[in-house]
Amino acid sequence: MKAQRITMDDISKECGLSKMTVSRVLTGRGVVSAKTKALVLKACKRLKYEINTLASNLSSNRSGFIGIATPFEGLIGSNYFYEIIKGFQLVLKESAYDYALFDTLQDSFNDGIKLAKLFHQRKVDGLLVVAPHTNDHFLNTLADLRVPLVVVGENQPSKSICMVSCDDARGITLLCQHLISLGHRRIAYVGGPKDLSSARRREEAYVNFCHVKGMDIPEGFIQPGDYTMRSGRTAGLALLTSKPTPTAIIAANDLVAYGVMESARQLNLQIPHDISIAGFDDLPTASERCPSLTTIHQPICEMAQMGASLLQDALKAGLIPSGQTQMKVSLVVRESTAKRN
Amino acid sequence: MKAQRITMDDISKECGLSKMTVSRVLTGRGVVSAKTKALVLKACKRLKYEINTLASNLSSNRSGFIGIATPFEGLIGSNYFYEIIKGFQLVLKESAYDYALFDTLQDSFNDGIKLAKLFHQRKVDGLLVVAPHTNDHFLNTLADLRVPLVVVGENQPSKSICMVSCDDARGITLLCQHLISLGHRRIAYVGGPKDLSSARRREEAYVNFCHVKGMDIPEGFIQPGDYTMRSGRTAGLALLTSKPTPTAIIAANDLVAYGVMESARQLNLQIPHDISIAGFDDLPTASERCPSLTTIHQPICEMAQMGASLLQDALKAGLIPSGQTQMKVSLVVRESTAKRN
DNA sequence: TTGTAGGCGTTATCAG
DNA sequence: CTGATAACGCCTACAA
Repeated sequence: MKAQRITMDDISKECGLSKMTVSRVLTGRGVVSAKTKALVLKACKRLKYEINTLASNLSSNRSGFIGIATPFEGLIGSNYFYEIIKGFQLVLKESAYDYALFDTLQDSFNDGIKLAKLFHQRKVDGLLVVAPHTNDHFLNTLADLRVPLVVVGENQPSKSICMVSCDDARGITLLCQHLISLGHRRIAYVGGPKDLSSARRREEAYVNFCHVKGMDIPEGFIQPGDYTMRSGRTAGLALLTSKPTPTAIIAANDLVAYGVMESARQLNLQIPHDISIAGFDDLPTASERCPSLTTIHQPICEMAQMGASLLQDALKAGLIPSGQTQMKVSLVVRESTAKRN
Repeated sequence: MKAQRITMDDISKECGLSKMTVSRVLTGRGVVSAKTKALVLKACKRLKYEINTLASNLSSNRSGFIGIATPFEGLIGSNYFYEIIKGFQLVLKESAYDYALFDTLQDSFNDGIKLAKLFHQRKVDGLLVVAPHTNDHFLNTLADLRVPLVVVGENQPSKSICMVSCDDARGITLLCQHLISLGHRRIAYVGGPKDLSSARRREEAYVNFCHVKGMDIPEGFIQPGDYTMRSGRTAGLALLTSKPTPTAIIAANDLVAYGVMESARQLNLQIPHDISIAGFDDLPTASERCPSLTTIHQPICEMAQMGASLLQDALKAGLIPSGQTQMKVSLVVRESTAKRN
């Protein structure tokens, strides 16, 4: 009944070698002569041997899993997340790591319950944290636990944590300059979630820019948003139906910008003739819209690759990854912005 | 140096019981007196004991992981996938299972190499396969391996596989009837990827409907698409700039419909005045667009819940899940369709 | 470059 | 209802 699986013992006997030598060949750790190696590999193939990862895990006390932790709500279904995953995969697919997905919004995560489970029970080898909220308490817990960890897509207050993000402030400044150069003076802003550091820095940059240029920010020109299309639509309606009316709107990200565009449509306003609209992210869809969206290009996939590489290197070296990386952003001018008329 | 972790042995000694009894309490398998149980649990809490899943895995020969296998390209970044994950999570979050993500488009997956790894090496307990391509050879391999497996979102040719999908044909028929009742006779169709069973069934339903109604399908009225917005835009441009011009367009899914809407905008056509457009899926964004999209509601999240439940029940019973479930769909009339003018 | 001994922490089996 | 003993299959450390 029990289809007795082939084990390392079988291979070692087949080859007249010790289990240890077989193990060395398979893990790549340690030195083995080319001849022995070939012998072992041939035997594995002949006997259709497959290493039992579970046993290996217990012995080495490592799971071979990288955890990807992310707030599911809103993020998982977005192109942004797709780019991130693509980047991770580019780096990890050649490695022996698989990845497991964890929702940071689950109560148990921030409670530390899930986390403890991950590290003490599952022995997750490392963690890639995507776009954590700044009130995500668990990050500091992890830093304390000295767990290999890289944060991608947000800047973290705790400076001991390794992090890859982009220059949010620079991006918004570029957008402001672009709109100013087109003659706009009444530029409104739709923000992002207050518990994301990126959203806060983007909004600050907008406020700073206006301040430096001596531009007043009329009441109501800063609308709240939450990085979703729906919030953009609500904010857009508010902005475009009250006085003073902006001639340009900067959205904290592309999804919000899409929502603002929908609101303009709803009001029968022409983009960019009646209102200029700009976003932030440069999602693949930004160029597919009509009109296409002026936005800030953020190298999302590259950020993810960088994050995964940093983690992988640290794991290889047995270290905790560290250091803050900020990627460059660039302005992409498309059809949704034009001279103020 | 080595922070000696607490093990089951420590707990058993602390309580003056055997490891086995402790194990029984923790796993819930086997019978233990209430008094003993309380004693053990208290000791675990006091010593901050956490079970070592790796050791447990080796002993029981199960990983406690459910694999989620899906073609990454395009799907992961979509609202559709978000709904699916939401459904899975609703079911699995109370269970002890974690989930690992696997890309079925990786060569190694269909090769069977990755699969073998999953089952012989990682001992993944079960697999939830999201929207597999019909040429995904690996499904039959799995059926042969007698691995617990549920396919969600597509119908599979191999009838021995457990599957949860929706009534695609019925959905398209409902859309056709709706448009006919609005006076449309020149109804065009933009399809989906040929290697998805859903796409094929939807297109067949359209063709069938036209046939039954005695409506000719003019050359070029069936445009290819691939479930992306970009393909919808291309197809829309083609349809709306040639003769005969359709008065209504059915898209194989919502994303394609969005693309068709963009193409109409590009041509300065009013929706629904100049052209009626309908989709399929009823993504959350379908109601947030302007105009909002007439579409077929598919209970995506519920399908995922059903799939996860079927898998979980089968795992609990030690069986291979089986049976085909087809969920009902419904027509959601919104602003993007109107009487032919 | 290869081998030996021992242990990783849990669960299964079977007896009491 | 509880306990003793033996796996589970590999890896670490050290020895040869």
